[in-house]
Amino acid sequence: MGITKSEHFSEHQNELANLLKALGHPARVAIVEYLIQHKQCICGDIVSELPLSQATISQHLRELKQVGIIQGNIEGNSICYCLNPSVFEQINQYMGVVIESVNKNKCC
Amino acid sequence: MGITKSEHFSEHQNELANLLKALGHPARVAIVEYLIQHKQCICGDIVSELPLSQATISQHLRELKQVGIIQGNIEGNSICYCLNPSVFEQINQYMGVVIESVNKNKCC
DNA sequence: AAACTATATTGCAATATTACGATATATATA
DNA sequence: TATATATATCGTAATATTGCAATATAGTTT
Repeated sequence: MGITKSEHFSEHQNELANLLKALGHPARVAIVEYLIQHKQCICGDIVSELPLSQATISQHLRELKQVGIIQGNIEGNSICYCLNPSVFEQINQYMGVVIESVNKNKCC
Repeated sequence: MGITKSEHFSEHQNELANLLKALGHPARVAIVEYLIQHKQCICGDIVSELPLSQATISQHLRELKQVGIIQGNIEGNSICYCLNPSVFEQINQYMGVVIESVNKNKCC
């Protein structure tokens, strides 16, 4: 197999899983952190900052874009990337609910 | 290839990515949510709640255990599972930092 | 227009993940 | 002890992911 049985799970479960999966690779975490560190949109030069080929980074950027984690605006002949905070807020909120409900029902 | 170049990234980046990757599958999200809904440790019966075979669920449970998301205690001839809130707190904290830093530096 | 720069896409090889049947293991119960 | 129940592991097939060289595309500059 190798195919995830998405149809058996709720839309919410699939969406959340896709979001977390997109962040579930060190190169993509590194891209997010690079965007944070630079405190602004980055036009170009992500490739030179990471130890991966241009093709590979382009692929990772596409995955991050697909789930809305980053946004890319064309700026001349380069592309300006920035983070979309609402996605992180969504994850944050979900984790908050988990934490709250676990703390309310300790048993192990 | 297919092999992630973990050695090129920081320990922190690899750890976070592993954690998020473990949650990046709808079946594993469903397992977490099932544990939340039941407001207590679940001894057995996870298999009958999910539309996947026993072998597949056992595999997913192992992945969740490996990164510390769940804990399993042997209880008679079944196993008692519960969530580990500290992992979720870790993710929550990370997301908080991202949100804060993005909101501080809007530019797109 | 030609050359240059930045990013995306294609094609492919290597490896990882997902899923499950079959089987193993371990405890509980008759 | 034999049988039942619960979970783990093995083996395997199908599919996905990762990574990169080569190439394509699009804008910029000379």
